Amino acid sequence: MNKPGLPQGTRDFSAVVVRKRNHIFTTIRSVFELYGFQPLETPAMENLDTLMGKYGEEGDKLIFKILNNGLDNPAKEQQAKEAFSKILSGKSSRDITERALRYDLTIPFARYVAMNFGQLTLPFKRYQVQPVWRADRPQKGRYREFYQCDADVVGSRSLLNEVELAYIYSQVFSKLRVPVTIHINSRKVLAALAEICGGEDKMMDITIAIDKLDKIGLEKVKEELSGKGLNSGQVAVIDQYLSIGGDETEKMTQLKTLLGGNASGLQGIAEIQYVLDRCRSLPAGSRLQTDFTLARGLNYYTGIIFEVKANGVQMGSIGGGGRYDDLTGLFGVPDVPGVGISFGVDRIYDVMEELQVFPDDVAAGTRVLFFNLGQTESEKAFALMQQLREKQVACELYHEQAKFDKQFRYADKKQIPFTVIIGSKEAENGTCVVKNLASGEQHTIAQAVLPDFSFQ
RNA sequence: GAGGACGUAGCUCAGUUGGUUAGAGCGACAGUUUGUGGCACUGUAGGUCGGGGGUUCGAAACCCCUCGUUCUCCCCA
Repeated sequence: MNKPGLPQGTRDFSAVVVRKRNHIFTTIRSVFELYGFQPLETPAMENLDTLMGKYGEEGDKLIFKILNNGLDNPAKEQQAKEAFSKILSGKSSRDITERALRYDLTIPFARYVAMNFGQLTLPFKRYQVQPVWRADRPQKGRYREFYQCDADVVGSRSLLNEVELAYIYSQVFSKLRVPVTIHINSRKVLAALAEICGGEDKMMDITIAIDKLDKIGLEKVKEELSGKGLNSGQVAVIDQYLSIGGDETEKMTQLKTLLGGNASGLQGIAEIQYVLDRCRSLPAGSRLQTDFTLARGLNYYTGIIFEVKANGVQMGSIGGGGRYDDLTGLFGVPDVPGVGISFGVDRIYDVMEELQVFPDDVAAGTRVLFFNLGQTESEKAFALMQQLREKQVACELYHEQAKFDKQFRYADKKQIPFTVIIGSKEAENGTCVVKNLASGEQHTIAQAVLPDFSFQ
């Protein structure tokens, strides 16, 4: 017998972890609902065509493909062999694989919007909390199966959406008791910078280089830019751009000086200013600030971009998002703009562990353990237990008659805070003993009033 | 896709230049005379030393291959 194991990069979640994760999920969901977003769920698998070509060349390689069934059908042996040789030469073949696990939630959402465009009330606001799969090599904080929590608005160009999304971030993290800073920038500002420094076609290179700033440092970024063909004057402009500092007013002034001559730049600056002005009263614990070094790796963003970092914790971003144009164009429905955000649950979990901000009652399981002290005793206990369950109190009856020692230890191990003891004496005179395991206090009360006992 | 580190009991790990029957702590289970737990004491179970091959009189240890885990880079959440 081989030892059982898990596929690389996947995890089991035990009770305590599931409860803590659910606390994060339900908090996020409740805030999404509060802002008028509706839930959407899509299948774990999509047609391969839907996913291929949407995430760049690297992304295609990281999609988990599903082997077709029936490949062993003798009648189709020749076809299967030809298809497989196509696979060997690096192309995918519909005769071998025509479905794949979803890689993110955005493309399935775009597919859904395109398929149902006629029926949707615009602007369409949906949220989605589901696992996604990537055939990436796992490493610290990175898995092959992980959850994404996305909220998107499509069919609206209004910047009010950006403002609301910033408030959602703020409200969620306030509820989770995680102090955060929401960084914002605009792809239009970055586009303007690219136009000034070597043209639009350099935008990708510049974006990627800037995105690495906090990882590799200013000098390395400049080196990388020179390597991509920017001359020293152009690198100097980017150096100047990355050095913008001071309070928000000063930063915006410097940005205007640098990029104000560019139409795209002006627009980006105006949009950032709008969001800044309308996010003055974010819930306590979070702040919004411009960060012109923010770039975001994904290339479909076109307007405001966000990234959220926990204050005082050494950890990458715990959320990100931004505005995109024409997400559904790939699926035949052009001109549908949108803006969305995403929460990184696994990192949020780690941050909350580090800050120790999970509420104590998150781990609450069984509240009361009924001792099993014999046939007739346990029958009484069972009947009483059912009454408590009716009152929404989580109970268990010990599974067999056993010594006190054993039953107490079971309660200890499962961190059950109360026991109810009904032995022969109690069974006879209609009472029961309620014991608080933490304090050791115990009371004898009538069985009739047990259902009204508050196990606090 | 490239490169490092590590695989010994359920868990965390010892294990001397290669040398008897591979150990500890924690955990599990049982007991310390069946109505009050956490402690303590005693005992029991649990290992093809990741797998395969090689070197050797002798391998957990040395060599090769393989599988797995983990970390870094690329990319991302």
